[in-house]
Amino acid sequence: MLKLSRLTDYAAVVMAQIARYPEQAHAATELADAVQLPHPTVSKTLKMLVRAGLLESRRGSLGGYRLARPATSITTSDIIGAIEGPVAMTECSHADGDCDLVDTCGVADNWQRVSLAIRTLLDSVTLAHLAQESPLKLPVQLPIQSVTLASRAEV
Amino acid sequence: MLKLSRLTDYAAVVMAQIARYPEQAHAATELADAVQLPHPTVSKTLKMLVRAGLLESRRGSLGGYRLARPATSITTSDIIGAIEGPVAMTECSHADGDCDLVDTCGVADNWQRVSLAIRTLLDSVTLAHLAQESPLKLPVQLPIQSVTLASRAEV
DNA sequence: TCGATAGGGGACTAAAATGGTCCTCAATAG
DNA sequence: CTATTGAGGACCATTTTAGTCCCCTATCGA
Ligand code: SF4
Ligand code: SF4
Repeated sequence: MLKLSRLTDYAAVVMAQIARYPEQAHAATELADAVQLPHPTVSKTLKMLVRAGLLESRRGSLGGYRLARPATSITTSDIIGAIEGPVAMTECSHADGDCDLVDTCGVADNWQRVSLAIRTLLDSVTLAHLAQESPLKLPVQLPIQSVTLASRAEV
Repeated sequence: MLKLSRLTDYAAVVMAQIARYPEQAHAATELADAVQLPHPTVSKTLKMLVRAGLLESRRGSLGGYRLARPATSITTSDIIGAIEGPVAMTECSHADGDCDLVDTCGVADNWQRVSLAIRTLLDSVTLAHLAQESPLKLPVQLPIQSVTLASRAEV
């Protein structure tokens, strides 16, 4: 299904929640409660987000989590990357990829382009966009670049 | 990593291989040999592709597989859909989705739009594109539509 | 009609990824 | 000093994925 892992989804939900009140620090318990998810699980994703540099944490009483950067400069690929690793559709689309077929499969190059296109798209959607609560009607256009695919004239 | 399952990748490789010689029927054994993958596995993916209506099969001697439609009207989402089911980033992005948080998570709507954008992108890449053998540098731009995050589409 | 060739269906297993829990340690405020 | 809150990591159950195998059916041509 080409789908996000559930944890990644949680991460997005939690990040959005934080983004809506960026000034305050949010305790894991509080967040877990707000999004109706088990505390340990939320806690785990929060830790991952911190490690990826998307959140800052503060221990002790009055501690909690807050955004490391403004919501407008955190992208969905950042979030996905924090939980699942870099966005890459095929084995050969990321740095550590190691596929035996890379020389013979004949599609590696093009998959990589597609992968890049998706990454670009996800880069253009920020946490600020995600956190918009209601289905806004305002047509905020995301500039999704055309991505060059190797192609022959016939297209 | 938001990545395709390995079988999906195989499916693409095999489809591309068939697409390069669309006139002949290709036996599973032949294909397995061509792409250097174990025969039973290739066979399995071929069956899935047939069931999804992307390939036609013919039994008996002189039988084999061939494309059910021209390569230009088979898209990458078709292929992904055949193996993994419809492209959907989040649980709530596809028909049978069932997520308890849908009313409270606050990001469902926007994830669905992102998901739609990706689906659109994958729809615009055809098997004919994928099958191009060499990494052509010719910058033929694929018109990937800008997708508006906010516009309430006909989802 | 027979037999060789090729696909169809589906059961089965091994291995890996995922989701979720828990426990102990470290930092911080007051 | 102590209550609070995060860090880190071990651990387990479950699901998903990948891969294999067996037996059946269809088609062709001798
Ligand atoms: S595209 Fe070719 S090389 Fe890249 S992963 Fe799939 S098979 Fe391996
Ligand atoms: S986005 Fe909200 S509703 Fe959709 S799957 Fe994630 S949590 Fe459930």
